[in-house]
Amino acid sequence: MFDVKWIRENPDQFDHGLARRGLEGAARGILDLDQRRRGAQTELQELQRRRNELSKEIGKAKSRGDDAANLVEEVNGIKEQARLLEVADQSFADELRAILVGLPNLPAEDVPEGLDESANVELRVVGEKPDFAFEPKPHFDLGEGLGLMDFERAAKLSGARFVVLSGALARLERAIAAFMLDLHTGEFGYTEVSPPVLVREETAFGTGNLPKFKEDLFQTTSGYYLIPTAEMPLTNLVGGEILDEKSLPLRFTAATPCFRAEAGAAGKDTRGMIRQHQFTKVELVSIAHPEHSNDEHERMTACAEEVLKRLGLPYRVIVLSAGDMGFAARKTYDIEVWLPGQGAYREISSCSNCGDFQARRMKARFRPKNEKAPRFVHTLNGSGLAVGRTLVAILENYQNADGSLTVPDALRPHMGGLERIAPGQ
RNA sequence: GGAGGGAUGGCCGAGCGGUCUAAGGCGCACGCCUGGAGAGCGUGUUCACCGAGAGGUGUCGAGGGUUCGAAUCCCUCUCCCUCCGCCA
Repeated sequence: MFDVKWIRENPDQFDHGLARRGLEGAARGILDLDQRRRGAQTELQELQRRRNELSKEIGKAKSRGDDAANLVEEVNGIKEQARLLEVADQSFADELRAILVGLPNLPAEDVPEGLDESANVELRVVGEKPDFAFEPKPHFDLGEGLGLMDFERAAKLSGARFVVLSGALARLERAIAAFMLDLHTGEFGYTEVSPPVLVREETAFGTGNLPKFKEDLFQTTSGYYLIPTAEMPLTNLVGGEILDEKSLPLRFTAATPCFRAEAGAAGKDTRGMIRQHQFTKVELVSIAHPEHSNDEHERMTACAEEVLKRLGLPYRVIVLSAGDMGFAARKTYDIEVWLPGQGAYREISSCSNCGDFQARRMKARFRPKNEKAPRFVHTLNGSGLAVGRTLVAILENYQNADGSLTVPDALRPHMGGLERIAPGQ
């Protein structure tokens, strides 16, 4: 969400930012509405001032026992005019808001130009790809071979894009989440949170998922939305609050199930666990001081990368082009893990700095020292990491010729010391 | 599901038709005092918008109504809390 005053002062910059995302300029329409709204407002305020003045006089006159009939008459004349202006002001404001809530955040200056993923820029490649003496299998063949990953029964229960894990793989999923949470809380200063996964409409609005992306979300019959990511509850934790500057940055992490309707993804990644309606993810959220959000963004990305380093998974980091970023982001790093079974890098984390875009929507502010007005905080979110895809990556990178799986060292303490997962286990 | 009670500034809390220009407290900021700190004293401090400024308008959960005038009265809605019922 944008500050109209800022658009008024920087209309070209605003339209340029939208253009970088492949959108048409909107400043002209916004400013036209804004001007008309302010005109109505100024006029209305003048009438209200006069009305207040007269009301006071009436009060005084009546307390003196004087007749105030002509004053009352004048006020009544004002009222009808004021009502019309109020309606006009409101309708301009509504129209303006309807436009503003549907516009995405502007890309940061250093974000690469381009309208889609082909313009993303690779920043670094980390880790060694495993060298197999055999043809590496995709994770679904491995999982099904182990007898611990069942898509058919999942379909029986819930349909396509669900999975049932059992035995050592179910435990591996739990171990991965526990390992990540322990790292982020124990070494990186994040506070673990166990948030609701059903949220109100306002919460979904705050992060920018509503009103524009309603079709991506599941909704209950009683009106709750199922969270598509813990970013939603974690970021909204500070919604409507004026924080103490000294409390920043706030860092939250949570492992939650995430629910996505995947409405526009028909036919994409239909096999395996890559794209599911329900998956577990460990999320990182920072509520940062505006002057430090860029540093916080780098730090958060490093926290997510550290997970992959400790798990011994090869990956690369890319910076998304202006047109490939999500709605709320001003800059996004994607971390892509190497999947030998697919022979490709696949997204396993996405770390975004949203600037004050979400903070404005949810009115999350802090009180700066020696300034009278509160300011909006900056919000950042990143996966740290997607647990389901991490399990996929471990299966494919740690597979053995016999179809068994070596448990990465870092996870063994969370697996009761288990070193290998073999078929039938 | 049933029955009640609430929603006021960063926080707590008074107010129940016109001096609300919202008491008081806490917190915070600045100043005085002090060797320094604390205590104490003083001053300031809702937020949003309009305005170059002086200043103005709105804002007491939201929307509507009554009234010359609403935090205060009426209606609708939302949210929170308590008790009962059901229940992991």
